[in-house]
Amino acid sequence: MIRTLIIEDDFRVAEINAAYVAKDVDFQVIGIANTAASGFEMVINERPDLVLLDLYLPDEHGLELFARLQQLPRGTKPDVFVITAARDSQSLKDAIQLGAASYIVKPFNGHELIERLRIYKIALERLNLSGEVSQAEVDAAVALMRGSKVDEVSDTSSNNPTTSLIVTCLKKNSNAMSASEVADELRISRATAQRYLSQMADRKIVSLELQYGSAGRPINKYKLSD
Amino acid sequence: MIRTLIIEDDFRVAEINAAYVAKDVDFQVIGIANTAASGFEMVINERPDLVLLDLYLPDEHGLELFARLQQLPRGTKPDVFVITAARDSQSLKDAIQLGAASYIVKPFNGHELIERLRIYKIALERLNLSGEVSQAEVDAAVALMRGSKVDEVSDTSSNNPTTSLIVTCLKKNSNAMSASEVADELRISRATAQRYLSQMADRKIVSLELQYGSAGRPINKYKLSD
DNA sequence: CCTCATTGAGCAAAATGAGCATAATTTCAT
DNA sequence: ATGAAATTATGCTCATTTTGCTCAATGAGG
Repeated sequence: MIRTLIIEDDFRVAEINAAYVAKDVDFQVIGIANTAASGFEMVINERPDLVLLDLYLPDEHGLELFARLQQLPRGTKPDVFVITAARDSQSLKDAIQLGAASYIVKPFNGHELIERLRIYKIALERLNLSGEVSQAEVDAAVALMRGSKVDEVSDTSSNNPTTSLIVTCLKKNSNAMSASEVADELRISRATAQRYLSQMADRKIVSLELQYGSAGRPINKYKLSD
Repeated sequence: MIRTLIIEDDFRVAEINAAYVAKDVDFQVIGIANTAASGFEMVINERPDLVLLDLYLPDEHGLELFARLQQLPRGTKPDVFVITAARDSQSLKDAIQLGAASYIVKPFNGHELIERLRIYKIALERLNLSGEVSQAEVDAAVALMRGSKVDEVSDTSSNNPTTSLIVTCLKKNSNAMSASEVADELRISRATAQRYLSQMADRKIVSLELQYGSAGRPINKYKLSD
């Protein structure tokens, strides 16, 4: 059970994030703090494994709080997801250098948070390997820990039947196919085909190329990745 | 110039690493320390941008030194590559949590070090973007900063796929290209190529030079900025 | 009956190409 | 030397077409 503290001054946002976190049964929201001071105190008292940290806090900048958290000893120090509207490169640099496990830019899709939590969980599992690991395993674990999407993670989640249907459809056609074409072939709606193909492209199951040539948006064409 | 300090107790290994670092003209080795104490002191005095840190040091464990480095203020604190024979997952976890920019397992191929330095350099350049960045750009920068291979992430430097295509096209051609030439090469319209190239010139992604020599408006020629 | 996952409808937004007005140069006539 | 004409590129608008997304409907399962 990954005990998670949310540090966010906007209570409604905090509750929404808490609801998303709770969707994964391996995570437990142990509290919400709306200031840096109360957040720090809860870290000391409750010993969360993970903190979702907003950068704009009323009493102290989130990165300063993060720096203080990083000074805690190993067993007390949580991992930190930075969740913020700040998109300037200095904030990003500082968060990376401080060791943020993830940097999520507001506004974001709740399912994206769920996905990053899932990847983080898998990274922890990978890091709990017994015995010595190769450089390749190290790199894979590091990439996971930092929220990168890698092929190994995405492969384990394609048991959804519609995804399987689409994969089969793409296998049958050597040419790249558009969402409309996949929809026609499978007798599903264009919206559904588009939704799944976009997700599959994000997870590197398929590759995306654009077909230009007429007015209007270019056509997304999808092909199974090698 | 990225000023680099090597903290390594085995002098021969330190010299070999220094030689590899020096192969990249953008890196300068400013010193070699063989203990944690002298390493810490050189960080304070010389203000390196980057430290290559061995974990087995005679006077203090490398991760403890790393934790002390992470307590330094932003301007003084270097980025840290961990280079070590330690392959146990606890060391890896701790290094990741402390914010290691890279974790390299001994023994390693010198060219691998060069490659990681190159990726790190590109990540720094990416992080020096002006203006606000999208989540995709954030993720790409974070992934680079953490040592992921460039080909996985570098092509997603902009969240607009047409911009990426144009960048790739300009990379392939050492000569400056006009909008018509880019359009022909990519099978997109001249208007679209012109639109994007103008925007990219405004954002300093490309530089603009005019080609004179015939009646009519001069031809805008675009080249990737350095 | 309630919750959740999945789906399709349909709309707003995004992105493109056609094509025209304008800009900017070279050429030519005076 | 100067102004007009010819030439050719750019900038921009608008119609078109696709994507991304929200919301309601539906069915499965508890």
